Amino acid sequence: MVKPTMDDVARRAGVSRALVSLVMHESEKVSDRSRIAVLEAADALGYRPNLSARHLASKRTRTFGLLINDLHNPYFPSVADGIKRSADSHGYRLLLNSAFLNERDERAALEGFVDHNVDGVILTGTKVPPSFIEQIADAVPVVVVSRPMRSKRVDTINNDDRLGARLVVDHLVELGHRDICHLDGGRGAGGSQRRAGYEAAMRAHGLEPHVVPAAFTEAAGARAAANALSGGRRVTAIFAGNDLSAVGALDVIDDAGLAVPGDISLVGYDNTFVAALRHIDLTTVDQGRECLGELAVRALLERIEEGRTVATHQVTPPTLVARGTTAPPPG
Amino acid sequence: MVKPTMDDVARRAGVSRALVSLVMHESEKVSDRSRIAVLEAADALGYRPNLSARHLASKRTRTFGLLINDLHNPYFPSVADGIKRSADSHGYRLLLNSAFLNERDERAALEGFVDHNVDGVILTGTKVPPSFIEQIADAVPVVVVSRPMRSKRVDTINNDDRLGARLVVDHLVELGHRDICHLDGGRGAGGSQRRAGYEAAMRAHGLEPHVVPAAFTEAAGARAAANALSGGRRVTAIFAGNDLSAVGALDVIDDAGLAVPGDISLVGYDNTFVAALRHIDLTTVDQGRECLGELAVRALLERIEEGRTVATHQVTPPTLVARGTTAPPPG
DNA sequence: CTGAAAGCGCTAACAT
DNA sequence: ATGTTAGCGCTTTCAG
Repeated sequence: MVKPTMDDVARRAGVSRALVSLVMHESEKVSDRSRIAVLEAADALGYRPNLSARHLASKRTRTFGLLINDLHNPYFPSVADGIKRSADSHGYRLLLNSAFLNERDERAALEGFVDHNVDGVILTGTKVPPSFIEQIADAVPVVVVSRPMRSKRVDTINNDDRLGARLVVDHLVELGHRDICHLDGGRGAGGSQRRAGYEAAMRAHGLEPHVVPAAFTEAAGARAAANALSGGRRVTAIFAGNDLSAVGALDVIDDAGLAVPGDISLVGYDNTFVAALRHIDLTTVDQGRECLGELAVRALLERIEEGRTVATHQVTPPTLVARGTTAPPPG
Repeated sequence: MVKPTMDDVARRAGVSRALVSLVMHESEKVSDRSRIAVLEAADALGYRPNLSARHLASKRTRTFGLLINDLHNPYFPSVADGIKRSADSHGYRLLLNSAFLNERDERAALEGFVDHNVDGVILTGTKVPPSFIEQIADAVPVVVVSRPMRSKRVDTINNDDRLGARLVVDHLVELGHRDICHLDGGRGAGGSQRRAGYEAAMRAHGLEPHVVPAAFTEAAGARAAANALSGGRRVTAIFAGNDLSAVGALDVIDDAGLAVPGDISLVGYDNTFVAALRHIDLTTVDQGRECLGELAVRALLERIEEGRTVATHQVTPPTLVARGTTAPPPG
């Protein structure tokens, strides 16, 4: 079961190795006769080009490294989906890697991408420090999705998280809420922007911001909601940093015997499938995530194939998705 | 910013290339003096071994290909988690790939693994035909997780889905249900086993099986539940093939104005985080998924490092997790 | 313990 | 249109 090489194919087809290479790359300048001979030989032998050899010889891999921070957050698979579709359509394959929330693994994964000589790297929702990302960007084009960072070397694609947060606050204020608490996202993707947007919007309405530290997981949302409810300060609405922390909060609100939205309104962010479940029916913000992937791939291609060197920072507009967890405050 | 090669390091350290190679592999037979010189030179230059070159020269990649069918189903990230942890601890890296439910992409991904010369392949919840999997297994050790298949060449690690299904039926019968309908999983991971287990258990209780075709997604669960409810046949309990289809069913039951579990009991499978949400609180079956990953990696290692050649088929025991969606039937 | 040398399988000029 | 010929960066005998 030793794998046939290009030489085997060439010999069998009665041509040179270079010609086989041309055929494998669908070059135009090969006679039909040779092409067919090569294709038949390759087929008969079950030949498949060895990628390591190809990459070594060509310096191009037509591969993007995609690093996803947290596969458990349904938001990320969605953007990965868009990225994959887009990469596919441009003839690039993906090296997917997930760090499962661990920063050390993230660094290792990124270095692995470089070692593999990928042509580009897409980071989504990762926590490695910007300085490290820029270091990677010295070796290969990098685009960071869902994490704002101003950099001269790294491209970014982001939802306008500040605006999204403002939409949420406006929505709640319009319903009559004044005591709106925010469970923030810590260092999670877009967390600080959402927080800033929340604070600005609250002040714009003449309201005092009320931020409870959290993170983009269910468990963190639950803890933070518990803190918020027991904090002595009145709360009629909770704006969680993402859907996952919102459902965590939901559990705690349930346990406290409070009704949603009767006693308390709740909003998430990301519009994941969890928010859409009728049983949850969570008001949330949609990032238009499918398009993020398309933009990310395009950014990489511009650097690779068109030689762009100045960083681009793109922002997409969020939309509020009002569902059943928001209503006017009690009383 | 051209990457330094082993030659650069060797020159700078004043040694030969072979010695650098030895140092990079932490070989014992290098003098401390040389080792330090090499390490310092490598560090100063920012040297990182080129993986393509290494793989090409060595025929081993210390890499496993992991193919996940559907990243949107929260069950899979969990098993991926276990696999990653386990691979890490054995010094293997992972090439993760997801097909997002598409069979053509699955085949391409598997072929990509082979082209990359991975040392082993782990499939979870995939739909490619067994014959294709066996073909891949000719080139590299393969272990299939969460999909039973009897094969002489391919290892499998499975939860005992038949038993899991029986636990569900027993639980419902014990509560007094007799009209238990099953939304099956089609070709999804473990689908046919769960269905078979359901049918056998029903018959064992002297009950007539009632299977509605579905798949392991929310949308399919919703459609199937709608069919089940409008089918003319009495239904007091629904056993969905997995948690995702169960929440899809839940939406439909809600919409029909029926109460869970008052009017109808509902059970899922997989014990994903969605089932655990207090708002959902779904009775389900836990597969002990973390341990599946460990077993999968071990199976691969046995073939790679210990030369095992006969297939192993391991089965882990499921446990019922009774929550709030099951209760005695109405009346 | 260290160095020399022969590839691994493929690509990409350069010839013809 | 097709063949020749250098490498790509590393591993791995094999000598010394």
